[in-house]
Amino acid sequence: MELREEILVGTMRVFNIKGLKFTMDDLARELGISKKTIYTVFDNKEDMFLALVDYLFDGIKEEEAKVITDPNLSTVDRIRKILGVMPASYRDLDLGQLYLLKDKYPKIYAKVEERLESGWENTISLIETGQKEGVIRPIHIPILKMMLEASLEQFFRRDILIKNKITYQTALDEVVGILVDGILTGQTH
Amino acid sequence: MELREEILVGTMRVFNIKGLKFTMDDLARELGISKKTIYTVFDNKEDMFLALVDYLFDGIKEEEAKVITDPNLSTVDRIRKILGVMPASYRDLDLGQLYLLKDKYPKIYAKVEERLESGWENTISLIETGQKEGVIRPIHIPILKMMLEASLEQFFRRDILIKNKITYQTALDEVVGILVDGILTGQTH
DNA sequence: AAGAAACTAATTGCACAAAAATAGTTTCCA
DNA sequence: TGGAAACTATTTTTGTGCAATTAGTTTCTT
Repeated sequence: MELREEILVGTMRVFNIKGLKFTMDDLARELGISKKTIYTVFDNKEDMFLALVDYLFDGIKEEEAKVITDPNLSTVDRIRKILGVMPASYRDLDLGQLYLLKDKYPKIYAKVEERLESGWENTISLIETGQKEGVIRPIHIPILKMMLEASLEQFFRRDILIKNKITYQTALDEVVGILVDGILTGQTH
Repeated sequence: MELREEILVGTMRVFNIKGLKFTMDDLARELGISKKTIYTVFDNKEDMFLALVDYLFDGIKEEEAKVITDPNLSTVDRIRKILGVMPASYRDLDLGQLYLLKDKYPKIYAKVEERLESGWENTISLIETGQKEGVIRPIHIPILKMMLEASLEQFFRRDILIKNKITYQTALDEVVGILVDGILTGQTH
């Protein structure tokens, strides 16, 4: 793995441990390299953060592309899978936490918002396809979107999963399952 | 309406206008009575708040009882209706806002938490009945609970409804619709 | 009995300064 | 070339005194 990517992955780790208040010294220590080396790759902390956001979302887009182009899947299967792609990446980095950067790093916040928003384009067009095919009910897509996003947030904010001894993957599958079955028309059963 | 109830209802109004930082002077002005009169009914602000929480949740319990005892409803119909009862009361008072009282009024916060938690007893036992009847899938109930609660929070936190020109009732119906259909077994279709 | 208004003790918000932490640079060394 | 550590300018945090606000009480009035 190239240095640039190692730094980004290390940033995720240190972000998940220390929260958004990690220092560049923390990161250097975590990576076992000196700050000097970090600054040979990135001009400053903000640029590094921005690169991290792109890195994360590019990974998501890649996974989505796989789902969309897989010829063996029906539209409903595609929706079921694609609804799990972005949430799965939450395991690497709690994107919701990035919202807390609003004040200190408005640029990063804006980028996260923009990419979270545009990240739904593929999903939305899949759902619209499903609606045209008649397999998906005519629901308000923003509400569905909100339900998924809100549920994910809760996984991290509260300790529901721990309390109920449910793994993240199980919970995610169940949420997606409920949502997908909830938007199907009867005819597929 | 008796004085006690008038004060509680007035507190809701003033709470919704001024937020949780309303003063007792605000409340007295809103009610058109003097603080003295308020203090003849309640010993202090905290007690009044606690009484308000009980008042609200007792109202919810009452509505729930109607749904549960209605002999004309199937279990699924009951679930569909009961899932709308608590959310409907959010229109009177944003219970989510009460969470912000955590620091200043920990007692009230604890009471809200406790009643929000125990407020699910009826719903949970209905869902369990549905599962025994075989009309509801064997899902993790805490996850369903979390999905509904998280969605409601979002209605207030973000301006999704306004942006998409959806009324609260429409959105609520849609959320409940998706959740209920999402937990049904196939056999009811 | 209840409202209006004044009153007080306590709490809160705020300005501002001192102290601590940190981003980014530089020096030295292997 | 890159790590360790020292360094500095800036930012963030913390503490404090002062002014404003407010919960709860009291007094006076109708």
